[in-house]
Amino acid sequence: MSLREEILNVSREILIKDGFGKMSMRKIAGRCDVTATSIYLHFKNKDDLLLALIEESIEHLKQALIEVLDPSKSMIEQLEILARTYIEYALKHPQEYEVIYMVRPEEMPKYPKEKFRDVRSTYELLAEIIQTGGENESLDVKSSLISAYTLWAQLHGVVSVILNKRLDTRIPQDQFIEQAINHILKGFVIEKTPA
Amino acid sequence: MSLREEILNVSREILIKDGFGKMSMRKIAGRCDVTATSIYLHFKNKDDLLLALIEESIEHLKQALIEVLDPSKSMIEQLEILARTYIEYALKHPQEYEVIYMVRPEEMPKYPKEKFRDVRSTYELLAEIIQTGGENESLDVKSSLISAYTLWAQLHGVVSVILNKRLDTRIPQDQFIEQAINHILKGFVIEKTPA
DNA sequence: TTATCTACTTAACAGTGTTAACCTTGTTTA
DNA sequence: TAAACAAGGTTAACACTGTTAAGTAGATAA
Repeated sequence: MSLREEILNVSREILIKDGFGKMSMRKIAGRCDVTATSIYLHFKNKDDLLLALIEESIEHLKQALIEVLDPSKSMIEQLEILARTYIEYALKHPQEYEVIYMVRPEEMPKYPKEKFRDVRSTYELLAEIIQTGGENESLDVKSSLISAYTLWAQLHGVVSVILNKRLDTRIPQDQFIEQAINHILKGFVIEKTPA
Repeated sequence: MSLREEILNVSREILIKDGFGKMSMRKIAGRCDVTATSIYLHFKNKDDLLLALIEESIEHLKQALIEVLDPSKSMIEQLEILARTYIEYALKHPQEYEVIYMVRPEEMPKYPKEKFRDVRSTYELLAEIIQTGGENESLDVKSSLISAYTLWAQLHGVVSVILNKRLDTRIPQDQFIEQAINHILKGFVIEKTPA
């Protein structure tokens, strides 16, 4: 295994276990039996390393979603499955999920924006599904791309509230998730008989 | 003005202008013409100072929402206004908004959880409105508290995607917001004629 | 053999949060 | 009046942080 890979593995491990704050260059290097400066031979700086981790995390999430796709099902069913999978993945790998939203482009000015564009390819996956649904079934889809982002945003919101421990202790988490999914999906269904 | 207030003002200014990363104890102290250690006479540590800022930010957001309440309007109208106000506030004061979600309780173990409970009082404001709506009008409200959190989560998701610059450049921001609000509100309305 | 390239190291810079110990000042108490 | 005390600040230091410039050992190529 190359040192580059080892750095990625070790830093991911630290990041997931102890969070970003504890992920220091010297600590990573130490666990690779190497000096901190060696990391700079493989990554431009800490942001660069972080970005590599972000890309990996997004890829993992994307894979989790792709695995669950089933074109034989109706679009609304697929959306529900996607929603559940998204939330489930995020709650199962909270630290890894949060990496995705950890950094904003403007805070990494050194970084080419195209890197962040890759990140968006996952949205387009969603967009395709929604678009197809809009054509074939009764989904309320003005612009599939916007709808994809809307869905994504709402899912992220739900996850975010839970992960940030902002949920009231009186509310059972499962019930919250159920109701949220219910609400979110409802937004996509066309009312059969508009008043 | 007491030093404590001055510290709060200065650090908020730095936080809003340069972000959390640039907000260092020595920098804050310097602008107050004081040594860094003096801050520790008024705040337990940096987290404590941050928490004070979080509380202020939440209070601001809460005030913005309260100002816009209008019981003479229908509940669904009120929800729409609240949604718009929430998003508008967040986009107008992005740094301040993000402070609210910056820290998780578990990352501030020194901190009493009751502090974070205060934070939640704003949710309850929303919950009340939704509950009243559920009783009087056709709002789909199983549990008003859960509905409040669901609404909150979805709004935060929308804001989060925009602030994190994750929105596709092909999507006009206004259009995204409109569609998102549309989707979110739809989740609360009871279908008149269920199939 | 000499030169070059690769992968690493050492040493250092400038910055961070935080603490212990000290000093001044004004107020309270004997 | 003298002594004790507390409030609000200071200096110096510790143990970290990301990052860079310069140096070094070892393999490879001319």
